[in-house]
Amino acid sequence: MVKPSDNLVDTVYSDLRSKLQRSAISPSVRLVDTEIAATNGISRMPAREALLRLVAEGYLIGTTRGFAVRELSLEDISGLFEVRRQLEPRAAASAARDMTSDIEEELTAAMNRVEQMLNSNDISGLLAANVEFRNAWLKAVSNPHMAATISRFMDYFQSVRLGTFTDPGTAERYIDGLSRIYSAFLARDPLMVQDRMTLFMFAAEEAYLSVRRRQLQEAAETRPGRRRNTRRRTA
Amino acid sequence: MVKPSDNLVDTVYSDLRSKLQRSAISPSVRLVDTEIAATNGISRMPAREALLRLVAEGYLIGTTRGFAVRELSLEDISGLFEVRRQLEPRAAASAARDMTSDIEEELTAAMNRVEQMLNSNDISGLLAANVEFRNAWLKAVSNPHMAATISRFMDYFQSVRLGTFTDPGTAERYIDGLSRIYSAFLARDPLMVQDRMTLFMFAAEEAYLSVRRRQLQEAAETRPGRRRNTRRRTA
DNA sequence: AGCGGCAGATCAGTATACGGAATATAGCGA
DNA sequence: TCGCTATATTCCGTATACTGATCTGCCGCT
Repeated sequence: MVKPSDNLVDTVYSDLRSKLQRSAISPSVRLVDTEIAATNGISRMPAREALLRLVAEGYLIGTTRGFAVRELSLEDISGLFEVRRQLEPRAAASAARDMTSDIEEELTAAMNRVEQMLNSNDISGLLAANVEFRNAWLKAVSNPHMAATISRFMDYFQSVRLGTFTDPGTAERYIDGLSRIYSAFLARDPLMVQDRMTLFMFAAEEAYLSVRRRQLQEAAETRPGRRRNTRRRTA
Repeated sequence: MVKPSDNLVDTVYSDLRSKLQRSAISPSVRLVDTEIAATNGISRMPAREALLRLVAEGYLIGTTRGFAVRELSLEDISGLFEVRRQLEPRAAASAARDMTSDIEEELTAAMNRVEQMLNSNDISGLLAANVEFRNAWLKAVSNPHMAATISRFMDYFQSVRLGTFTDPGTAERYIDGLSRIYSAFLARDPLMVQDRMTLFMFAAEEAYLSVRRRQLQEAAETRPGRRRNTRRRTA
C-alpha cells in the first residue's frame, strides 16, 4: 500500500493518505503546506500539490486558514453507502471466486489480528487490522478500476471509523459481521460472500450514522454558536 | 457543467475537461504545461496543476515529453463497464422515480437533438447531444457521490465514443437503445429504466470493444515497430 | 551505408519569491 | 469593561527561476 515512488509529491501524498487511513489527523488540525514542507525538508510546491490532490479526491477541504480533513455529513454517509452497496458485495463475490491460497492466508492473518486487537482493546490496531482485511480481499478483485473505486470510497470513512470502534458494543457487532464474511470467503462461496457483505453494508451504515449523529450533537453542545467557513473550490 | 470558479487552476481544468469530453484532443498530441500557460496567458503552475489533476483522475498519462490523453486497453473497457453496470441502471432508476417535469423537458430536448444530429450526420453534435442527455438524467440523481462517480466513469469513454458514432450501423443501434431508455423515463417506470439501461450497458460495451479492437489493429498496421514510453507515476 | 556516441533541446520536477485575501489581534474610544 | 476600527499575521494563489532527466538529431567512426 505504500508507494514511495521517486518524486516528492507522491511521497507526501502517500504519507498523508496513510495518516488519514489511520485516522491520525483530527478534523480540527490545520494542514499547512509550509509546515509539511518544513517537516519533510522540501519546498512548498510538492507539499501543496499533494494537498490539492487530496482536496480534489474529497478527503480534505480547503479553508482560508490551511487545509482540514473533511467531515462527513449524515447525507454524505448515506450517499457514500448507496454507492458502496452497489459495488462491494459484487466485487467481494468475484474475489471469493478468484481468490488464491496466498490471499486466503493474508485474509486469515488479518482476521486473527482483528480479533487479537479487539481482545486487547487496541483501537488503532483494530483500525489497522481492518484495513489489512479489506486490502487482502481487494487484491483478489481482478478489475483494477473496481478495486480502486472501492478503496477510495472506503477511505472516506476512516475519520468516522475511529468513533465506531470506540463503542464496545458496535465494535463487536462490526467484527462479528466481518468474521461471517471471512468464513464465507473460506467456503469459497461467492453468493454467500455477496449476501453477507450486503448485510454488513447496511449494518455498517447504521453504525456510522449513529456515531456521526452523536459526534455532531456533542459538537453542537460544546460550541453552540461556532461557525465554519468552507470557501470556494467547488468539488 | 462549466465551473468557472475564480482561480486559474479550476479554469484550466474545466477547459481541458470539456475538451476531453468533446474528444477534441487526440491521443497523439502532447499537452505541455508551458504551451497551455502561454495560450491562456498565465504561468506554468496553474496549467501544470490542472494537468496533474487530470493525471490523478486517470484521464491523462504523464510521459517524459508532455502529457497525453490516456488510451483505453480492452481490459480497461471491460473493467470500466463492470463498474458502470453496477451503478448506472440503479442510479437511472432512482432518477426516473425522482425526476421533475423540467428535467423531463431537458431530457426531451436532448433526445430531439440526438435524433436531429443523427439525421444530419453531425458526429460531434451527436457527441454533444449525447452528453446533454446523460447530464439531464444525472441531475435527477439525488446522491451527489453517485452522480459524480458515474459522470467520471462515463468520461473515460469520450475518446473511444467518437469512433463508435463514426460507424453508422453502430450509431443507430446506440441511439435506438437510448430512445428506449428515454421512453421508459417518460413512463416514469423505474424498473423499466433499470432494465433498459442494463441492456444498453451490455450493448455499449460490445460496441466500444469492437471499435477499440479495430483502432488497435489499424494502429498496429500503420506503425508496426512503434514503441511508446509510459514512465513512472504509479497511479 | 550502418552504427554508436556526443551535444543540444525539451520538458517535468522542485525551489524561491511576491501579492492578495481573509482572519486574528491590538489599540482606541465610549 | 465592551465594542469598533486599524494594523499585523497567516496562508493561499500565482509567477519566475533553476535543475536534472530524457529524447533527438547530428557527426564521426567503422
